[in-house]
Amino acid sequence: MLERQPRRNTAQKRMILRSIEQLGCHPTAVQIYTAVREVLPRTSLSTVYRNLGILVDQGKIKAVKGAGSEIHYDHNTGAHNHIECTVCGRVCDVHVNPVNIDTLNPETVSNYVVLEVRINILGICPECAEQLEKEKLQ
Amino acid sequence: MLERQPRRNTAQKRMILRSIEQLGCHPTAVQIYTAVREVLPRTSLSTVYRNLGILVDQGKIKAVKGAGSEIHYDHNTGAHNHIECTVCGRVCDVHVNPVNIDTLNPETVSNYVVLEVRINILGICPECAEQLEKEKLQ
DNA sequence: TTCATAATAAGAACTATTCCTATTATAGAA
DNA sequence: TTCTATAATAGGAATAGTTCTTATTATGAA
Repeated sequence: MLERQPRRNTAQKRMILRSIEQLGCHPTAVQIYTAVREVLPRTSLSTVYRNLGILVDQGKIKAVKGAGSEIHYDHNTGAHNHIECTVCGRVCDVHVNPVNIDTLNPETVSNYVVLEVRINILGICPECAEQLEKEKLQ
Repeated sequence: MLERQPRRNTAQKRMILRSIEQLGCHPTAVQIYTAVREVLPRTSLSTVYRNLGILVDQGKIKAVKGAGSEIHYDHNTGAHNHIECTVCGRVCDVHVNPVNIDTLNPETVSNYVVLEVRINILGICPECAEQLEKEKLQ
């Protein structure tokens, strides 16, 4: 959490952050790795993972877990919610009314100290819904 | 999803389901494995995983993903929400008002076909909060 | 320009889960 | 009850995603 080490500004770190911003819809480590390697072809997957960890620690990106086993990375660090396509697995931002933590009754939340309320919507994205419709007609 | 094969009623399968019910707070596969082995000491982890998959397919239990990397298993198959302790990792049921899918505006959910809305609360359970308080005083 | 060391590439190690296969034991038939 | 086909098992190998290790490279302060 606390930041003390000097951090060098490397080409890989810059490209990793830029890729997350440009890819949109919360890419996975491998998707970021693939994008970064188009510009810096010798970049290793471990460098991607290490920098993703640093960027999360610095609060510059957020790690998002979906229904699948991969971690997705999000450059929007504000409070917001996610929608995930159960067919293609993509994770995107979605704007439903957030739950205000202060309105939660301590007893209904089992006397926990509430830190965060996450709303995750599962559904089928328009592209996958269209594709499924086509397949059904055949 | 659809069930056609005959299913044998084995001691392992019965103990796995009973362990999930008795352990409470959504145990992981290894926690279930440990509990089952106290009664059936030769049970293997692959048997636990295979039966968990069958029980999920049959709709008898639900798989729940938390902030950690392990999958948790829940014998409450109705619609409800979860609260997770960020210190000890335990996942439990919690009763906050569920979001009614029909009230979601198609545009706000990016024109997805919405299947499910999951609310996950992250916090610190009373036991861990107390422990942290003790450590602070030392 | 030099130099200490942060960051890197490459791949080994790790963790949770799934898959494979010879063996065991369930449940329907005799 | 005994027999038998095969579903389910134990044990361990394989896999996927992530983290760790180490020799090498390159950043940035002096």
